[in-house]
Amino acid sequence: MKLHVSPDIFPPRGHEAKRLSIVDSAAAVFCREGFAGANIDLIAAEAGVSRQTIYNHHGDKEKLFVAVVRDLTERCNAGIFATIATFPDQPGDLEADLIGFALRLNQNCICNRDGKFLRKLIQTEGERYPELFAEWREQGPGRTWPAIAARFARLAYGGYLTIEDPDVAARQFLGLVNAELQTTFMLGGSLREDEVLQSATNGVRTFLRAFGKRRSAASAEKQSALAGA
Amino acid sequence: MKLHVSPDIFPPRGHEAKRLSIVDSAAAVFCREGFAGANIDLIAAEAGVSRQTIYNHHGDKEKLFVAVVRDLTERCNAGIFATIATFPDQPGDLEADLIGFALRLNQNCICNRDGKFLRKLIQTEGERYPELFAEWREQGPGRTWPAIAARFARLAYGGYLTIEDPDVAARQFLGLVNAELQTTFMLGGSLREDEVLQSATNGVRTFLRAFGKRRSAASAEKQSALAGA
DNA sequence: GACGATTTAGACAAGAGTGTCTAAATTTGT
DNA sequence: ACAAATTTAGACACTCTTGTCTAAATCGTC
Repeated sequence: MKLHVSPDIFPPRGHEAKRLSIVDSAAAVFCREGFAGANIDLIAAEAGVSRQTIYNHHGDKEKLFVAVVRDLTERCNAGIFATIATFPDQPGDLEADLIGFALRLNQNCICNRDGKFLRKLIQTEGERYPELFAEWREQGPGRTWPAIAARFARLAYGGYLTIEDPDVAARQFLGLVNAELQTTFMLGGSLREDEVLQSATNGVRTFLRAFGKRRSAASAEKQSALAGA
Repeated sequence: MKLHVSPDIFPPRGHEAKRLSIVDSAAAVFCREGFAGANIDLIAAEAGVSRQTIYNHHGDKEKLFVAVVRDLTERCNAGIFATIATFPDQPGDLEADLIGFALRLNQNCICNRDGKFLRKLIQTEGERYPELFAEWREQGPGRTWPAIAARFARLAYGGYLTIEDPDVAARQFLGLVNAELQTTFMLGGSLREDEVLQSATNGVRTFLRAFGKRRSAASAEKQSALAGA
């Protein structure tokens, strides 16, 4: 296999910059090729670093892989919690606000580079490292789902929604909002922004039909006026 | 790596039986280890067959992989269409019938061995074989989604549902019905039957809150009586 | 500019996996 | 039971990869 690769601009400067570059490139290669197929030489080339440097930093392939997953989990979680902080607790236009939230969640946490990589690594190598991914499960869905559920409970308590089980509602919200992206997710492709918007819009509309308070005549009119989008 | 494996009972008898056994074992190993990590010797051992027989049948590793995916796609599609044929076109109890349908879909097509394997192969190796998986996309979601959408359109036309866009409704139905299984899906784990039932039940209830006709007092009563499940 | 730490290129041994080949054993059809 | 086809075990050449080692080059800092 030839290794003519264009590294990120030019060799990264500084110890920490190299560490970063290595983990980044390793994430990409582990995703593309799987753990077994990932080639340290290729990672080194893509990182713009010599192979020995990788061994200096991380010891061996397995430790490098663990570092990659830990890194991705951390960054993704940070992104998700930052986005949850923007949840519309006192919505003006509930539909528009929820669509905005769903959009931010998708664009910043699920469809971005880190999100795609983490998802793929979990899918492909999850069974090989049970403890590592149990950790992800606790730190990821185990913390983010309840956080989102709590926000929906608050909306229900505030009279904006009619919800029996906030945990179920939260999971269904996520399911609806991504309903039209599943196939693309599976193939790891990139999503156009308008596809994400479309799926979020359709998902939120259905969510509100199920859990929203009965609409007034005025908002029903507005709803159907917008329906052609 | 040691290869003391218990093959399926004892060496399979007959030419066709061997072919079957090879493809089956190959599917399992490709899923567990990824394409690069899959070991022909291991596949041979699990299939209860010598390595040379695999080369006699399939030529090389790549052709074997393609044969595996084609086989899985075909079997899964058959299962899905068989299940779609059981869609409740003239429902007695709409909620119960849709839950039953969702359950059959999940148990027979999505959570079964073939479904899990095919999903994982698409996720892990989809980008390596664009044409192969484009074919899957056309034959799979490209045919099954419209088929399901058509059934929902029929329900709407029959006055059982209020749906604007049957395609959207179909995708959302699938999203809702699997909303609670996503994490387990990602880690490739097996699902207990009651988890699948719970997710299907919750999903169908929400689906009907969004798209069902306004409930009569009687059915509203029944609904809330069942809500404690 | 000089010093210590880090990085680099390249060679290297060891191991693993693919795909081929052979001759012997086994199965299948008749 | 015989002949043809298939399967088997094992050896084999070849390639690729990991991880180590070395000596030279480069970097950061004073």
